[in-house]
Amino acid sequence: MIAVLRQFCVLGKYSGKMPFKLTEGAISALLNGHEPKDPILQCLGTKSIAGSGVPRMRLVLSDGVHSFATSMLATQLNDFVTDGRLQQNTVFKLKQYQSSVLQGSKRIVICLDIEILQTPDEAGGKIGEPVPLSVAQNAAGANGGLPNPSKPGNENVNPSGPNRIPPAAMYSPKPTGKMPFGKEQVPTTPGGTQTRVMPIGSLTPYQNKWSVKARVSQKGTMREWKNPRGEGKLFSFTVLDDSGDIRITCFKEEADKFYDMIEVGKVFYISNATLKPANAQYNNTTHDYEMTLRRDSTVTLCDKDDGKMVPKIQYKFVNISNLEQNISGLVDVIGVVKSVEDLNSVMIKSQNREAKVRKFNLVDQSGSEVTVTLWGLDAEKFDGKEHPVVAMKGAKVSDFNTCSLSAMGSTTISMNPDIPEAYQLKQWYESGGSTQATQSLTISSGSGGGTSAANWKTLADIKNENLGMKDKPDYITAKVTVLYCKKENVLYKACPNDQCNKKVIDLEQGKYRCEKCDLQTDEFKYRLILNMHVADEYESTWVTCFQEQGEILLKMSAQELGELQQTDENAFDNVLKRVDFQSYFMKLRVKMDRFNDEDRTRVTVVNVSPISNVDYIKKLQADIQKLQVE
DNA sequence: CCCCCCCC
Repeated sequence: MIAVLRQFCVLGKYSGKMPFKLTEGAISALLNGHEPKDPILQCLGTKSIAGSGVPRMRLVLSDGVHSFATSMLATQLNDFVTDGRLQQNTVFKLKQYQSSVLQGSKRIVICLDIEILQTPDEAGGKIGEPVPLSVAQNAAGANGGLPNPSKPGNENVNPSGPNRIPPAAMYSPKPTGKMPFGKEQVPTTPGGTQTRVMPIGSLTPYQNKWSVKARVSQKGTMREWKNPRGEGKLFSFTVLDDSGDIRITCFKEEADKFYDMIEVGKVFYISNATLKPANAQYNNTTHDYEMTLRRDSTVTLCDKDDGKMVPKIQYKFVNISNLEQNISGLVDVIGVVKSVEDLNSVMIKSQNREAKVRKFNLVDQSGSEVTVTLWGLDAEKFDGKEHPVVAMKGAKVSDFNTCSLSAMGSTTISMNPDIPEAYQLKQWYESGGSTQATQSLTISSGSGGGTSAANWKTLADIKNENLGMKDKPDYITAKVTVLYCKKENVLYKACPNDQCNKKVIDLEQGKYRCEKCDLQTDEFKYRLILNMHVADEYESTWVTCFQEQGEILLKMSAQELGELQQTDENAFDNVLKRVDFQSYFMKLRVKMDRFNDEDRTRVTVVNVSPISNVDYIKKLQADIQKLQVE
């Protein structure tokens, strides 16, 4: 371990000066279906290929002996070209790639992960006199991967000659690279159709006859949609093989047809589907495309699946410290569970149903911490007490409380996964990580902050911008002054059960009944509902404020206030008067609802905090800056 | 053709 570290340091220290030796023979090996590890190559040129969607970058690669012109950069690496890090004569390490054969002869190498080692200047220009190769060589390796001089019709190929394309006769229709699930080769799909089984990673919309053999790694629920363009139902799932994963969606009839059949863990042959560019915002598979099943698509269970070849889920982990750069996107994260909350229930107002919810805090070696929210079954079955390593594929980054994570239906959660990152984290955690101070990205409103991601609005904006008219509520932050806090019906008697806040029925003689819990009791707890008239410089409105925020405003617990109401009406009144004409930052939930057949906009206080001059000045400065730009 | 993921 120490030796490895030392070596690493030496490389790091001298990396700018040491000449990097290109991995001679790597190109030939690639063309012959081998997959050399971490070859060091030189880029001889880049070319942007315009397409319908994101541009694709084509690269010419060299190992100093051979060059190779059909290589592409995975689109997520396009920045390397656009910002100039990767250009003609740049030397780099090809850390991850996908090599596959198209139309039976042409090999294409997709560069998935690269590390820049030298700029063109540091490399001193083009290294060696590489000869172009485009197809596999006979007896490659026997002569160091050079074109075989004994092959008839090949006598004139000069290894150091000008740019010559080897004649097509040199192509050897030998092994064509990695098939899905290792060496097990399945040349045709069941039913006798002559369809090639292709590696998932090599699929593009430009091939018309293909089939994949893939294991289902994730399945979403059936979902209905309705929008101005139409309505219907759909479900999505993810499949993978050794070469990568891809998201598949079925709509309407296809959704019904395939829904029961698709099960996580099972292996299927899939063919005749449409490929279209994947939208990275909603899709974080490794694939550039995603699949839609059609009427003529076939999905056939592979009954010869022995269960041995289980391709690993492919992750693109983001350090917790970098999550804020991915707000509202999907990410893969891995970390150790530092703490976990109990299972909770929340009411989803828009759907009028209850959902199970659980939060936990995840830490990693970046020294950062983030709060993760799990829903439904994920929340119920989650066991985080023993500080497991948790890997999540496709978690949603939210700006709630500045930055937090939420598991979605399509998020795959793996406990203590069998991957190197997990062992490394476990070791780090056990050898000091557990006691290391961590910086949480999730700044809960209770602990002072929480306004940095605030959606600042004025009360006039509620009407002007039609806030609260959508399916989901709008959350805004406003600086408001309380004009009046209503004294009537401020308190109610609620079920004493921890999880229940329902109003109890007074049965007289000190007996109470909770309909929800089916409980008769002689106890109750006080709960607060404050109705307040608030105003800013533009507008005034009535807002409702429940228990926790009410206690903050009144600086008194609901229980104390309830007792005060019984013993000293005057003092009770004075407590409520405390808030009149006071100013606060309020986070407000704005949502239209229907009450007695009348639409009205309900405004609820979800968070209240004292005016922070620092935050307010920041907000004003941002406003001024906006004015200057416009 | 979806792209919602809830609570605060």
